[in-house]
Amino acid sequence: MKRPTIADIADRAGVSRSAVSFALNDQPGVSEETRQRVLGVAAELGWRPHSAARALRGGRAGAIGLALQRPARLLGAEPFTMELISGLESELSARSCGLNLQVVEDTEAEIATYRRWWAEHRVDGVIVLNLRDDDPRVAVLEDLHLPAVVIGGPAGTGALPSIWSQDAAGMTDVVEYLAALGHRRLAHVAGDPVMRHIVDRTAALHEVCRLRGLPEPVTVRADYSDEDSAQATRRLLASPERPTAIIYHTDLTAVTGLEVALEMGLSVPDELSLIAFNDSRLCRLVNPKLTALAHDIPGRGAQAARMLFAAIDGERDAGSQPAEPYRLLPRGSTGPYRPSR
Amino acid sequence: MKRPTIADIADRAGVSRSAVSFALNDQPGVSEETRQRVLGVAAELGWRPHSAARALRGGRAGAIGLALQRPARLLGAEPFTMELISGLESELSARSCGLNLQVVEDTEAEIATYRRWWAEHRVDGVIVLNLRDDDPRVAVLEDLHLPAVVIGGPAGTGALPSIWSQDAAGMTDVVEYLAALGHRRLAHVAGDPVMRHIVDRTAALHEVCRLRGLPEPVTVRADYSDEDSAQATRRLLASPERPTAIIYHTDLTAVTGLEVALEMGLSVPDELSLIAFNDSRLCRLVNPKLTALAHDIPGRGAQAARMLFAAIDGERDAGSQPAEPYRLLPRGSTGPYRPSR
DNA sequence: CTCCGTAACAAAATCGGTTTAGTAAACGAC
DNA sequence: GTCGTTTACTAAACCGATTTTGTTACGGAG
Repeated sequence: MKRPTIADIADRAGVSRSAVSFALNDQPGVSEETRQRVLGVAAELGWRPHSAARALRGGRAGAIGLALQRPARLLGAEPFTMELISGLESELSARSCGLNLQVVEDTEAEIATYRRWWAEHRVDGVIVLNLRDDDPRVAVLEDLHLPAVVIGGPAGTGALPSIWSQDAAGMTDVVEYLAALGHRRLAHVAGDPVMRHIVDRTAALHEVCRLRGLPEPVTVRADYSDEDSAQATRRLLASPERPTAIIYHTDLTAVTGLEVALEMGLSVPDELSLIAFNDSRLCRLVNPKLTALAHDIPGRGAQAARMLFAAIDGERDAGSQPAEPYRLLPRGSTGPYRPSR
Repeated sequence: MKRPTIADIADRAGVSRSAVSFALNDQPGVSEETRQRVLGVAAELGWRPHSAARALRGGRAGAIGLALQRPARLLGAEPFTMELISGLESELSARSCGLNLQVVEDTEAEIATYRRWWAEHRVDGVIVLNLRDDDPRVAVLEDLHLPAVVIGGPAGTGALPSIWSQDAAGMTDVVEYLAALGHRRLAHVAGDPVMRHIVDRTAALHEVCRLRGLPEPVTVRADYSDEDSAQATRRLLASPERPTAIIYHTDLTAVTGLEVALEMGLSVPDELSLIAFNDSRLCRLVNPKLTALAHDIPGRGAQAARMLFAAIDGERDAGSQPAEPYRLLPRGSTGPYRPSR
């Protein structure tokens, strides 16, 4: 099967290739009658533009890039990525723009991927995830003038437009909620403190506790692994000043924490309240169900895609936009502190 | 910042553009000395081939396509896709080949995507998931001569190479295992029976039960949703001839089923054994932990990528290959039937 | 009737590579 | 010394679209 080209259409319609191009792209220079004839022939042949040829001349690759910096083992567990992708797609398909995916090992490899994409004209722009403190990716993208939208911020994104999840506000809501339930000793199982959103949440936690006159909260670190988050919870629960509520940075981490707490014979929520950033189906599968901070992740993906298109179309200074705020969904894992003895 | 082209290299090295092309592609026609000089200049300028220009002449798009037919709501929950992608990527990056992702609504849209990718030269080949009975995608891909590898089969893939998970063998293992524990009344919560692997499993279940002299097993259908799988389990447990073991087509479905069983006051595994196709972290997060059939999904992705490259390189009749067989991982959710009263 | 503007199209250049055809010099064989 | 062959390179065609530049023919103004 041979793909039809513009020359084939030109032959059939008895006009020149340029006339065909004008007709197909709604440019002036052809009569209405000829235009209709050309469109008819094109439809009949099932013609579609050769993306490479168009990209070569016009400069647009017709695709955006998403580099995922995740070890293979963990990629599956996190619903976040897939939800984001499905959100991106909803906007991309409307502009018949492709999505280029690349899984990378680390930041260095991610930067190399951006350089390669840029040099090879493979993408018109990229979506950047998990903003870090002093993120080297920002400078590289600015340097390349590769349009980009950062999910994370708002600080530290340089001139790149960004969507920032209101992490400080979310954490504030959580603390207010727990304080209203009577909790005073709070703990926080956080992710990598090089991540911007983790820093923001931690700062907000301490700030609100100070304002409310609560004791200094404890923050411990745990990565995404089972062992690590279990260990973090065990340490917290074994401490002399055991917290009455723990805030987890991830639904996965929180579920693991819940298992640990139940294993240790604590009753949830009477003796310990648990709350998770990032809601997912997982939170509803466990018993008791986990109170969580929910996010419209597909919505954020769509928003990011729209902003990226604006940047690609050359709009200067799209600036930062806040994402929809977190919604606190109280479920069975939180309640007033009511020790049995 | 301007991307360097072959002409820039030619100028600097004082040779023609064709000489540069020969040097860069290890073609004969240039002296070793010139080749080294050209390579040096290219490295110095940081030259990378313009993917569109190369694709236009050479025909290769330098990317493969993956169309995901999943409603947005469920994409996140399933670890399968992401694990597969990370497996694909491990092979793709070695050949510096891109991955084009597209989320589609239904089979019709998926076929339209294949046609578009083909017509626009966007991908060199595709990976097809979730083979169905009498799958219309197979004929379209064969018709387009678009290289493809089907994950699923081995029957019904036409001339397309495929990787088939040994579903019948997996189900046989499960039944043997349950029979050895003394179970006789088995039930099966299955997915859409239009899916090939669901049909294969169901057939194997009935076949093995017949051979072993077990009563006819019950198969009920449930999609991926919470409600549906909960409902399926409830129906099974409420039936007069209540099964003593249930086999679920998905880890998610099984976890939901476990919650329902516990809610209904059944003790697991004494009064009911549960077992899940597709292992994931989820299976280890619940209590009791779920016995599951595990798969090396990233490995299968890598295998699929290798087969697809072979097909793209024009190897005829790569044929079907079995994937690594399922591994049965016994955990706390299965045991001998020991009713308390 | 001539001149100018414009509509409607064709011809050709262009993007950045790859590939074929062509060419000059060097070399070896007889 | 001549002929054929190889080596090392250049020139030019080509891929399929877009875009600029030319070229007619026609219509209206003067």
